[in-house]
Amino acid sequence: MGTSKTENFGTDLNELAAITKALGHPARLFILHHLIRTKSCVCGDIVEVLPLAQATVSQHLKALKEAGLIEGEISGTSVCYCIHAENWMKYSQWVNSFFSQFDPLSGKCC
Amino acid sequence: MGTSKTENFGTDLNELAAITKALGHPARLFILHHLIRTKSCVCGDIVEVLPLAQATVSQHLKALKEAGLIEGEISGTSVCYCIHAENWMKYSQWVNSFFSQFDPLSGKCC
DNA sequence: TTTGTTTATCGTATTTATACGATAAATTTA
DNA sequence: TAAATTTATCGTATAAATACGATAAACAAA
Repeated sequence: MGTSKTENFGTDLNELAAITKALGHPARLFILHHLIRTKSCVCGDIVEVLPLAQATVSQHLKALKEAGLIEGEISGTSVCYCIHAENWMKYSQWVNSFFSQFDPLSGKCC
Repeated sequence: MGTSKTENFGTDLNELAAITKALGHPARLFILHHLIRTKSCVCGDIVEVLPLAQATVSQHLKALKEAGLIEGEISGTSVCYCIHAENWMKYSQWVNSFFSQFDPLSGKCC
């Protein structure tokens, strides 16, 4: 991509965009959904469930981790990834607030 | 980017990812916020408010339109962009449902 | 120690995204 | 009709994202 001029839109929108960007790929949504729905949070288990190479899954996990959506805990040779509960609720609120700004009853603008 | 294997994750996650992807850029969030907060929905007004070239803004508007987040109505030589009310509420629900799948009281998985 | 297991990272090829200037297309105005 | 206005699109340069194989790193097990 080109240089996204992220410095010009305010901190709030930049942070929100970082979250929605991390959510903007089906594989990452699938991983999150998997972590929530099942108890298999070990990296290897996730790799088995996805039609992607281990390296690719690891990259997606890294992206989710950097966005604060998940956290990883090392357990021997394996790593257990979980939803970052605190951030999850915070982000949920942020996204919900963004959508809620719009009032559907306000009528069309033009 | 590489070929995102979007064919393997189910229709729902693909559709949701398309929406969050469109929301994954601060300029586009800014545009949406602007459309909601002000009454200036004309393309030219948006260009003036953003630190981006007209062509770039037009591209972002196209992305938002293709995602179904906004709709454009031609009015003379100018175009008025508005939030797509129906889709907006639907998408809001989708995103909210996705976040709500996680129960913060369920405890850590490991 | 040696071997095996698991995950992260490196290197890299490819595709997409972002951005801009220039220009086309459509409508308004003079 | 001619000129001005507004927006979309084209062409293009650059950067980031996606994906993979190969390999390193860390730990467990033999």
